[in-house]
Amino acid sequence: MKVVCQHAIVGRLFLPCSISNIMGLEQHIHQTNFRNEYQKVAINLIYTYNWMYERMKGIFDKEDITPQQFNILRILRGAGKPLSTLQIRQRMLDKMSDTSRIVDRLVVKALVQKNTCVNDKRLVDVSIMAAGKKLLEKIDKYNAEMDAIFNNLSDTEAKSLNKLFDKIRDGN
Amino acid sequence: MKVVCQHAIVGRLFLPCSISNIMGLEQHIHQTNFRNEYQKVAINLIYTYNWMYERMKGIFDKEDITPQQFNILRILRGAGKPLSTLQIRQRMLDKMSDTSRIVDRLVVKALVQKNTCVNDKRLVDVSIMAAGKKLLEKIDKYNAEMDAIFNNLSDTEAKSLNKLFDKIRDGN
DNA sequence: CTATAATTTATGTTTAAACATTAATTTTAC
DNA sequence: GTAAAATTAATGTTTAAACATAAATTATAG
Repeated sequence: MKVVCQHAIVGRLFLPCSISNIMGLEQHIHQTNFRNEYQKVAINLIYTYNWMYERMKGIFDKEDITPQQFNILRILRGAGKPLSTLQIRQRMLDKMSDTSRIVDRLVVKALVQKNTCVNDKRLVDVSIMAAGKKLLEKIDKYNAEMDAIFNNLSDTEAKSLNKLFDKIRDGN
Repeated sequence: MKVVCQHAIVGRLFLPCSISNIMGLEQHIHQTNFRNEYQKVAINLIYTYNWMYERMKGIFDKEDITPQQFNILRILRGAGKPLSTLQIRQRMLDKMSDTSRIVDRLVVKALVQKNTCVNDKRLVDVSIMAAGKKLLEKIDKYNAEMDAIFNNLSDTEAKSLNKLFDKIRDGN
């Protein structure tokens, strides 16, 4: 579940993000009936996303890290070598994310290092430091807790859900 | 689909909203295999949420309004009477959203009005103005476009999806 | 080789989330 | 009735999204 970490809460997205400034589904149900089943999917998607995000964030808060900062750390560990700001951003898949500034916050926390690339002085090699690796290992221990967020679903139900998710975005 | 509007993008929610600083599912699939089906649900939830959010935001951008600002306008129209900042926030269901400041931005745009409540001077009556109602009517016309985001699903599939969403959060 | 284009990072701005704190007002407990 | 508690809105701070622009460097075209 570490993946959830790669959020943007939410800002945006709705954001989220807030990731979470969304009306509760119950409240919606209470309030009005839905225009159709698709509108309900939209609301349920927002609401469930925020519901999950809150739980994920609770886990990250324990280690004093934001989901975005975690995501960058995870990408750097996964790469196994220094990455440029652009490479990090591409792996985050957010077109215009504030990678520079998030990396700078990780530098302040001494979790990553920045060095100008010798072959191309435009680039900055960002590498994870020992403290960053240690933090990630600590967070790895919450994997079971993160998976448990979806414990209400059976494995079969989770599979069905994943198929439906894929179908929504199919061909887009 | 107007409901989607009530997001937080994002913020960031994840977010944001983003809400959209999340790795793409394809990229994840390409990169590693999942720990289990639950981890895949988490990633799919984030990814699909951001996918939808981008499309919704495209619609709101046409009318130069943010999802959060739209959400407050919608709540005020739905109430049919002035609401206090707290009442608005409760209907947004986000515990600590920045309702004051979002309302102030709507005041600057002359879409809503603020008046100190006569019965309780602590309260502020926020009411939607004519320009705000006109804007909402304009946005109502995008409902079909918003529903079309989920056109890849049949009605039956949308119903299954909604049941699974509800089950995830069941008893929590 | 030099001028132009492209690339990359850094920085600026607005909006907002998520926290905390303060100030004004009202409620309550004595 | 007054002091303490509670409520509400406003404001402050950090983080980040989503845009834009600038500055440094490299690549390309002539």
